[in-house]
Amino acid sequence: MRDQNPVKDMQRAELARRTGCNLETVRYYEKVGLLPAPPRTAKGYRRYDSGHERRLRFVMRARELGFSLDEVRALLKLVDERDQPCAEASRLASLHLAQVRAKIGDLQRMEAALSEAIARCGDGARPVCPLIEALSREEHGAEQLIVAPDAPANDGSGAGNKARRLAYG
Amino acid sequence: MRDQNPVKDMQRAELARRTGCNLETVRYYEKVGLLPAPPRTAKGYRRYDSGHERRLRFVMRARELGFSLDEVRALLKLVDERDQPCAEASRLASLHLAQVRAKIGDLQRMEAALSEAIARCGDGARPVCPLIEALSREEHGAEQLIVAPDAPANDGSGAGNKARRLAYG
DNA sequence: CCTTGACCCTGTAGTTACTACAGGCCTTAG
DNA sequence: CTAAGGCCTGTAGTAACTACAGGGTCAAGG
Repeated sequence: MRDQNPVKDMQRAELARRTGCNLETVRYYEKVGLLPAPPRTAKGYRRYDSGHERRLRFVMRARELGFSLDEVRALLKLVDERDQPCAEASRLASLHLAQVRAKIGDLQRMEAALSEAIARCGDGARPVCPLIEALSREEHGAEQLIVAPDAPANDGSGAGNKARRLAYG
Repeated sequence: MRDQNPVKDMQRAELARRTGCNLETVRYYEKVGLLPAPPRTAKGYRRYDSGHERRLRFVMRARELGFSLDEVRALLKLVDERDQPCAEASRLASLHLAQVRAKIGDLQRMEAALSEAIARCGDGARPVCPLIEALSREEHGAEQLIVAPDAPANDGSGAGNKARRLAYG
């Protein structure tokens, strides 16, 4: 049951439907080189087969694991070149895992700061909102709560600091 | 020590330096309405004072907590309109907190799937890479591992599913 | 035969939150 | 007087899509 229903000559809509991928995204992935350009009919219609479907599913799964398109490209290259890709794949995934863990840490610091601030608001009947005050304070802002303990709050360079942004999505 | 060094008539570079904000970002925040347009000199140069600095710091702290610019705008409106903002601020923060927690959950599922896959690679000397195989499998892809247990993997609509994307940054 | 609707094609513009120029004016120190 | 540094504007670039507009193609029904 490798290919439970091997299909030749699908159109884009069917490929999208079968994979759950957005229709436009299929074309986008072709444009940016993640999907090979499929053959065309005489009138220029794309014709996909199950090879394309497999490729697209690979890309989608890697995306679901949070790999960037550049990282997915690197993984696909490993798939295609296929000489002992395991060490390199493991390295790429480990790098990515480190980024995922860093983001989790950042978000957990945000979570702690937010839930503390919300707790201080209580039932919301305060005349002066502690949440807004926390954001307004001059001396010790939210950054004291959420910046990683070993990272200096401000290196003075002004531009280009916060290489790892704390604000996601 | 509210305003440890109240300053009038700074230029953009000084405001940026004092707050750690990127120079261009200051102008950007003005353009999108997060900072009020400051008065100008005869030659059109912006002149900021400590009120602008306070405002900018507020925005920066809210961003560090992961609030979107729209959310920051809503918080600023509460600051400005100031009639019992506590309940509303608390509501906004709670909504945001829920999003943060959802992202943490997503990232933790990614983390689990990634570390499991990496572990299966071992020392990377496998001839067939389990990581790449996991991404290539037809039947049970990574989505089985990382999609929330109560969320259907594919609702069949094709477009517009995965309202909450699993891939961040 | 014609029409209707569902596809298909291309290219472009929108999204978020910035960041980085290019091209030109202004100010100040040497 | 000139060179270096500020400032101004507007635009274009980033990631990863998403959504049109404007037009062509194709199969089925009347």
